[in-house]
Formats: sequence, C-alpha cells, structure tokens
Amino acid sequence: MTNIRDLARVAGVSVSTVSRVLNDHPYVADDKRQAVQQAILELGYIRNQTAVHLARGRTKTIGVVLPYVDHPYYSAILQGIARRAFDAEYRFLMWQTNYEEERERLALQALSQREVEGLIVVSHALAPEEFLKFEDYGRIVFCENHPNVSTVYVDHYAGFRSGLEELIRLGHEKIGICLSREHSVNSIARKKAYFDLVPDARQEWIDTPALTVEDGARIASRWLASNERPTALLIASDYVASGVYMTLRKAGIRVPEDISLIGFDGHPLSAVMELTTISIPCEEIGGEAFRLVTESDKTERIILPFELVSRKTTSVRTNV
Amino acid sequence: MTNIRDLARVAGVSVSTVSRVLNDHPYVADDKRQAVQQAILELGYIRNQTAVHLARGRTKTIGVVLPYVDHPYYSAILQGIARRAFDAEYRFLMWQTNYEEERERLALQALSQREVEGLIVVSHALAPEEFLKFEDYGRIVFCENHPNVSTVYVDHYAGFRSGLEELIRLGHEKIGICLSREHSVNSIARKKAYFDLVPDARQEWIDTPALTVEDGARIASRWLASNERPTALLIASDYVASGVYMTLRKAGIRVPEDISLIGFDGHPLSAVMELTTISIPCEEIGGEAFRLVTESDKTERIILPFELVSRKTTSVRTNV
DNA sequence: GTAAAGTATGAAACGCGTTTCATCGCAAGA
DNA sequence: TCTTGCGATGAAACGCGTTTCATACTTTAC
Repeated sequence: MTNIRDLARVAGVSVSTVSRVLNDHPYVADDKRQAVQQAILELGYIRNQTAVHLARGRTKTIGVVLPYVDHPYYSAILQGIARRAFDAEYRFLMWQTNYEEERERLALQALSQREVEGLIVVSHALAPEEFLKFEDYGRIVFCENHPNVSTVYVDHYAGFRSGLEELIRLGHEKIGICLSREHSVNSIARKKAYFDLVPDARQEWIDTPALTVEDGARIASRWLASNERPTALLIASDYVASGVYMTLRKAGIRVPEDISLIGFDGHPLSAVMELTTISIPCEEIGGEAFRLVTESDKTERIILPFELVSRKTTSVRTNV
Repeated sequence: MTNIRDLARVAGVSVSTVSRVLNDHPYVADDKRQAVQQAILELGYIRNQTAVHLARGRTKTIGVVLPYVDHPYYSAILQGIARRAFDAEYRFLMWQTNYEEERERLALQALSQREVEGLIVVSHALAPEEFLKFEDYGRIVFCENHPNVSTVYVDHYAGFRSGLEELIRLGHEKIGICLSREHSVNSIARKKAYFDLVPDARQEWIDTPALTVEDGARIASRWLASNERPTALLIASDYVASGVYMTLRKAGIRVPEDISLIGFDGHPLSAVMELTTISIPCEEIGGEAFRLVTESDKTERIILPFELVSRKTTSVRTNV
C-alpha cells in the first residue's frame, strides 16, 4: 500500500507538500503540484480514510438509533437523513435496536469512542437521561418530544386531538385508539389527548401494540369479537390502519358506515386506500434532525406540522 | 483526552501492557492488570475507535448500496443486513443512491479508501464491471444475478414463470406485467419469462416503472382507460399490486372476477390484502449477503427460493 | 541439574495523513 | 537600501492504539 511518504519520495517533495496537494491548499508551486499528481498516478495512490479521520480528529459520520428499518415511518425518516447526509458529505451508521436497551448503549459507546460525531435518536427504549450523559461527546438529537434536549418532532398531543375532535364533530362518542407502544412519549401524549377529549374514553378501548399490518388485523379481530364496539378508531399508523380496514371489510363491515377510521403518518398507502389520516412530514423530520446534529451548536426544538387529511374512512356516525 | 500513554504513566506500566489489558490478552500479571483498570477509571479513559481502526488496518464496517430506503423490498433487505451485522459486531454505512451512478461511485471510493471492508450492492445503476474493478479492495456481493460475481438472489425468471404458468393454468391469455425498472437484470429476466411463456405477450402490456403505490394507481388507471385489457396482471411488487388493487376496486372492477392480480415479494401487506403473491425471503437475502461479504473468501452464488402464495386476487378467467 | 517451554513486560516501530512552526526567497513599500 | 510581508516548502510533532521483537524470569521435563 503506497502512502503519502512514498509519494513524497517519488515526487521529490516533502510530505507536507503532498498533503497540501491532496487537500487543495494554496501555496504550492505548479511544478511541485504536478510532480505530486504524477506520482499519485504512477503509484496508484489512494488516500486512507481512516488515517484522515484519526489525524483530523473527526469522522464526518453520525449515528442513527432506531428500532426497525422495515417499517414505513422509520424508513421514511431514514430516507430523510440519508438524503441530507449525502448532500453534506456525511456518512451515517445505523443501530437497529428492536428497542433493546443494550443495543442503544452500543450506539452511545460509539459516540463516546468518537466513532460518530453525533447521534440521531429516532425512537428509543432507554431513558432520555441515559442519552444525555453522553452529551459531552457529541450532539444528540431526538425525534421525540423530551424536555431540555435538541429535538425535531410533531406535537402528537395536538395531532391526536385534531383527529379526536374530528370524530367528535362527526358525532362519535364511542371512540377507540391504537397506540404503537404502551409507554413511549408519543403514546403517553396521545393517551392524554384521548382522556382529555373523549368523555367516554376507556382503557379497554386502547389497543397496543400497533406497529405492523398484522397488528391491524389483530386489532380488527378484537373489535369484531367485542360486545361493545367503538364506532370510530384513531390509529397511530397508516400501516396498521390499512390492516384494520382490510380485515374489517373482509368481515363484511362497511367503512365508514359501520365504523370510522383515521390513520396516522400520511403514508402514500393511505392515499390509495382512501384512508383519512393525520399526515406528518417524516422525511423532513429526518432531514431536520440531521441538520441539527451537524450544524446547530445549541439546544434547538423544532416542531413540524401535521395535517388532517379527510378521505373516505370517516363519516358522521350513523349507527349506535 | 486521555490516551493510552497517560494510562501507562499513571499505572506505572508500558503502553504494550495497557494495550494487552484493553484487549484481554493473556500474559498480564494480576497486579498490573488491576493498576491499569484503576487508571482507566481514574482518568475516565475511553478508547479511540478511529485509532484502533488505523492500527488494526480494518474498520469492521461494510457498505451497503441501495436506491431507496423507504421501499419495503429494500428496507426488508436492509433489516436482514442490520440484524446480521449486529450479531457479528459489524457496522455498516449506507449509500442511498436513487440509482445515480455518481452516488454509487462514492461507495466504491469508500471501499478503495478502506473506509469499508466490503460492499453489498442491493441494486444498482452502474454496470457490474464498474464494481468489479474495485474487487481488489474488498469483497463485493450483489443481490442480483450477474455472472462471475458473488451474489445472493432469487431466480426472477423462474419466479415470474411460476406466476405466469399459474395465470395460464387459470385460463388467462391476455396477461400484462409490471416491472420495477425498464432495464434492470431482474426486469430483463422477467420480461424474458413473459415472452417465453405467454403466447400473446405484448410490449404495450408491459408497464414500468412499478415501484410505489402511486405507480400502482397509475397502472390501474391506464388499464381502465385502455380498450384492450389484459385479464390478468403479474406485478413486480406487492406494494404496487396493492395500489392497482385498490384503484381498480374503487373504479368498480371486481378482483378476481374481472381481473386477476399477482404481486411479488410476499410483503406482510399482501396477506391482509389477500393478494396472491410470489413470496421471497427478503430479510434472508440481506442476511446471506452479509455473511458472504464478511465470511466467504471465494466467489459464491446463493439462490434463495420463492413461493407462489395463492390468495384471493387470482381465479379462473371468466370474462373475455 | 540443565535444557526446553512458558509467562511477563517493555521499547520501538508501525499504520498514515494533518498541522504547526521555522525558514527562506523574493517582491513591494518606505 | 532596508524593512515588511507574502509565497513556498520542509522537518517534526501529533493523533493513538497495535504488534513485533528482544529480554528476563519461572516453571516443567528429562
């Protein structure tokens, strides 16, 4: 492997000059610059990035912590991060955690070991404080609403509220909700909105987990089997909502005549399924998180908007 | 930043001994080991991974080249890679390319610069030969069928054949297909299967691109507007097939009475949509590709199985 | 009892690019 | 003519952990 010193020898210059040529620094005479470039071609020299990282003391790499990749919400955020990272000539390492704390800790370890310069925590199991212990090693940006941290998020309380208000406006009183996980910050906010706004809110009308289409099918089956059925469901993911929708239709239930459904995320799927949904800018969450983690030097909180998109799975309550 | 030499000084040993302790080498006396561990705690020492990478001459990192993350096929493969990489204590860098050659070249550059030890090329725009030029720098594994390369793939010719045979068996003669991209290896294989097996195969019944649900909606609209309609569609992705399905149903077309649909991938969505599909083990593709790129030392070709899963979007042709 | 084998440890080299600091030539300003 | 000052360049230090090699002391083995 030829290195910068070989280059210097062949070109008849010092290593500093070679480095200057490599990095397009000024103050290099044309003839020497050409001699170096000639040597590079002759020896087939290729820069060792690892050495550059060590010498510069930075890796131009960030870490991304998320539970699953094969889930549209997370992959959309990841897409946003990837896009922005590419433009900024940054790389990113991903920790796909399944919400296992041990895996999240590995990402923190990488941060402290200076393998990554910052961390985007899309969703996590570990307490936020555990993350903040590592703040000295690099910026940590969350995609969930925690106090006193840099974060890019959507106000899920308000988002759920808008969905619930819509259902109430349509005359629904027996409303159920489906939450992705039991105890996440988002779920807590959403649950609060539920109990704040729905007079007849009931613990047994909260279904969880709601992450996959299969969860949707399960939720629909449960609904079918229950003797006191909500007339409307606000579901934390379009994917899950699609599962619910299809399973109910299969069972002969008419949507929205028999039950109203509202999804969440605004995934393209919701459009072809004509699902009413609360749309959020997932890619932008990722992009902004990347911007914060690389550019910002103070704690920043970015709240991105949501939008209730009414389509064909919601209507005025007709039955009891 | 305290380093290994500070540690040596404080512990009263040499740097070699410190390194031995850090790496659990044998041949370190207990008292010295403890002295080093004590020093580590005292000084709050944290290993610099970049230095380790440089010294060891390896990064335990591989690169992944794929066009999009927010697409279920790719994210499922990525999930497989991520899972396996975690177990092997490997990291991976991702190049999300949008099929832009320039972006793919950046991944190759990273390989040559020893930033990554190998490359998994899930799908690509650049000619395979362009990749193979870089084989000296590390193993390159494809997830598509190219000659003379390490690859993990599904036989898409056979896969499409099985779908087409099923449709023919059901009495369909006017069969259309939807391909993800015009000129990918997979599409070429699939197109060949189409022309080999379907007597009335027509160029105008090949629809492309077919990557997103929106593509599905577009394809369905085209079908609705055409005057000579295929009675069956074999679609290269469940996502797209879902889009087709929902859009046709919206328009009052009965599936499978008026048209049979077969999807591809075996995505969970196909189950709740009751879509007939050709199921392939996406996660396993990723996992095996990871295994090859890190463990194998010769060119290996792994062909993974597919399976036709008959559900409710296919039936005997009833109309003309 | 002596050779062979194993245990323990440190100095120094190594991987490799970047950056600081000193130096020197030469041109512009006084 | 003398002083600034900029342009150009190299030596050496730096970032930091790993590994090789030599050395020296203990144990086993015969």
